[in-house]
Amino acid sequence: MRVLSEALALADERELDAVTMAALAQRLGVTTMALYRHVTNKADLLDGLVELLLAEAVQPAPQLAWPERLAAFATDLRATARRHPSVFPLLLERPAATAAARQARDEISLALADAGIPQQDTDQMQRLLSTAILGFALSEVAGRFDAQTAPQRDADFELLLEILTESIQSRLRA
Amino acid sequence: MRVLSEALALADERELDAVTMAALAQRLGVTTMALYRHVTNKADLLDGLVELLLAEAVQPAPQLAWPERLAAFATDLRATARRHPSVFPLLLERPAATAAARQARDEISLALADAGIPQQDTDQMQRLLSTAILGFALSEVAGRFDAQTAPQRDADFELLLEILTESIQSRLRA
DNA sequence: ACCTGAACACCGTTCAAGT
DNA sequence: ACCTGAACACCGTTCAAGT
Repeated sequence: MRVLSEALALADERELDAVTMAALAQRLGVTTMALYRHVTNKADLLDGLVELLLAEAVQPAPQLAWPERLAAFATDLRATARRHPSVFPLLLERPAATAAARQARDEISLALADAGIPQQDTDQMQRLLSTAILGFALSEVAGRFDAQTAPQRDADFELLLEILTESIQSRLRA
Repeated sequence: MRVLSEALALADERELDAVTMAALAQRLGVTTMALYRHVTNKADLLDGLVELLLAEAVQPAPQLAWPERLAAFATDLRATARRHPSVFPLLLERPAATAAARQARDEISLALADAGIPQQDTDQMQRLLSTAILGFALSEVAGRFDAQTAPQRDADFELLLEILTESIQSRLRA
């Protein structure tokens, strides 16, 4: 939907606070009130933005071994966060029960199943892994790691992946 | 400061959006404009709220073995999140360079040093651990785990601690 | 030192009316 | 079906003026 993609562009160019009904309408060359035909209210607009972000973040993954699949998922999510730093935080704050959110969970669960994690444990592990990855990506775009250099943040991300992979492997031996 | 503690109480009783300069002033029995004597603007007010939260979350820890010290830190942080669910998300979004933030980092670094992590690695590990714990606490209060029962979320939290502890131990053997 | 009145520019939202 | 004008209640903030 044009309204949503323009809202995302506006958020990227300025910041989330700049995404005002009036500013968005002006960008679309239309009056503020016209927006309420396409979106029921502002909360709905923000939900749409989150959905757009999720759809962009979760790529249909190719055939990969599970550690690479997990790394690809995390890398894609991190890249999306950096592309849309002002909208990304919304992702952690709005419980996503949408199709794209389910696809993200499935992607991790698939990696866990490939690794050989018992089916009764995959949901729990999936929640912990996705939370750790989301937390890292959010921290980075929110400026929590601004004291670190870019290469240092990359090294942190690599270590995160290493720890997550190890934690899966140790659950296989148990 | 009375202004900050009342703002926190207001956020707890209603929600963050309800913390408006007018509503806060009314609660203090004073006019809106009087607030600008105690706080330079609303952003400053929110920063003060974050600081208040951090101070509450980070308790001066007793003498504990490192796994218990780490667990105590995480448990305290999680409890603070649940006590102030609407303000807590701000903690991830405002890079905290304050005294309380430093104390939180030191608490984890101390546990890592006790565990025997080489000094050159503690900062990096500390960032990853605190990010995972913050991510969990934020997810929980933001409703990302609403599909899970309370006992299930508790079990998730225990597993998180277990994984983090394991990741420290595996770095000792390396 | 602390508080107030009046004023400003800007929010989101509704609703009847227009094409 | 889609857009607009006018209006509403509510934001944060400034500034001169009061005690």
